[in-house]
Amino acid sequence: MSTVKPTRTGDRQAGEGSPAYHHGNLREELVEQALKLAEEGGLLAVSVRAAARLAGVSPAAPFRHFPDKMTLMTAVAEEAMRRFRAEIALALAQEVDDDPMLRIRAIGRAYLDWARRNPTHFEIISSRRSIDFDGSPSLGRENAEIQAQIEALLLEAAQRGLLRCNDRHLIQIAARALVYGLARMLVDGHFPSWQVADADIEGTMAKVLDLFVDGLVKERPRPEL
Amino acid sequence: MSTVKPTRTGDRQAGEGSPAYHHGNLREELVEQALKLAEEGGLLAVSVRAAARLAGVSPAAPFRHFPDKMTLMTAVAEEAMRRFRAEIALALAQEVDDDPMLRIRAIGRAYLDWARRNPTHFEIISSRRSIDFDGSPSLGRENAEIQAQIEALLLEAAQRGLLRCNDRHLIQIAARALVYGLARMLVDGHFPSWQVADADIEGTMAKVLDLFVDGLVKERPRPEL
DNA sequence: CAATAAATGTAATCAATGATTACATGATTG
DNA sequence: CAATCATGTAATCATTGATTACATTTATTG
Repeated sequence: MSTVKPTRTGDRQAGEGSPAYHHGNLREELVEQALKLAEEGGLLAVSVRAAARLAGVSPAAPFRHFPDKMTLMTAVAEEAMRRFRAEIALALAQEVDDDPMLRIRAIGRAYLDWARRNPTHFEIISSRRSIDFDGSPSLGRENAEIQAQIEALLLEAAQRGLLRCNDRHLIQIAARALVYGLARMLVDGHFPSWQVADADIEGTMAKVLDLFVDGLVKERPRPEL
Repeated sequence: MSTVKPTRTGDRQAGEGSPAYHHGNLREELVEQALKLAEEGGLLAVSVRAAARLAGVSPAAPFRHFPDKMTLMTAVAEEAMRRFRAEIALALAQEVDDDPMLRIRAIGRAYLDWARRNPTHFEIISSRRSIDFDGSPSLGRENAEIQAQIEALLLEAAQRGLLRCNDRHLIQIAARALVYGLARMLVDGHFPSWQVADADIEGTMAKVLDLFVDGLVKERPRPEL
């Protein structure tokens, strides 16, 4: 409509000022704009057409790169998961203590922190009915890598005789259920019912995580707090 | 809710064969049909128009009873929550043991069982961004009643010296986070990533719940298992 | 009991969205 | 250069939430 149609495709340098008939990088930009829409307006604000609008292309253009909306959302989830995973890896790398349970706690904190700061992105990677999780090698791999790290830490904890329960797989599911539940309670808006003010959510989550981890270890009470 | 107040529009007995201009009970039937749509086709299958179709009225008719879709979904959530709460109350009434932690475990099992058997209904009462939770006294009341029951049980457990941690409110949030996380993992389709077959989900959830409750109590290991 | 008001339903219509099809344009390459 | 493929547009469709004007049934009341 309003926009001129400069018939030059190239020159899409960093400036990205001049739209051309061929966008040059539409696929990635659609994912980026969808992430922005999610961040700013929640899941309901994410539509194929809105992403196309932001990218400056026609409503039909996205379907050249994604057969349907679910495939686009899967690509969005892949990028979100990449960031999620990177932040967890960073937190683990920054945890100096080598106590495996403390390292697991550090993962949990990073998990919760990311979810709190990126609620809609967390929602996107979590609702595996709205994305093709099984069809995405990247999603499966990154998810498995997080699980593998916790698994290794639990094995080490068991070898050090820290664990009260022998079924490590069960512990792992319980741990995931706890942090997932906390993150979901946040995303789904449950904390107001629990008299937890917004400012206290971070601290409450941390304390709940500590309570849970304490329940896993054998005897030694945690030194601090 | 069984009793229909027959406003005598048109002989809508059990046969319900003769549609009349005035339905007579449209509000409740819309809620019922929406619940059925959710049960059979998931959240995506629930639309105002589909409910109207099933009720045999025009697409605009529902808007005489609900100002918008969210209000309808809130009414749906109220009915689902009523059933959810009733089942939890029943399970608690049927738990003979008076050990407060076992009674809490019974609530958790009923919670998980209902969510497993009614995943979309659970999703509806859980996603408080898609319903007007704060605007519904019924939703708030029933939710608060469940919390109050657990609170009382935790108080009793504390008085009996069963609890390892003094902060009961924190324990309560942790407990809710755990069962909510498990239920959400189920609803959101996470269990396949955990090598938990569908048939094992019920047992896995029960074991995770036990693991968590065991982590809360002071010393006494559970007798069974 | 009839007139009138209120409640409740319908028809028509609108805007937004996901999706498809036919066509246009630009890029790639033999 | 010309053929071919990738990538964009325009036009269109069905579905959905929502609104408005109108119709019909029920309730109220003089």
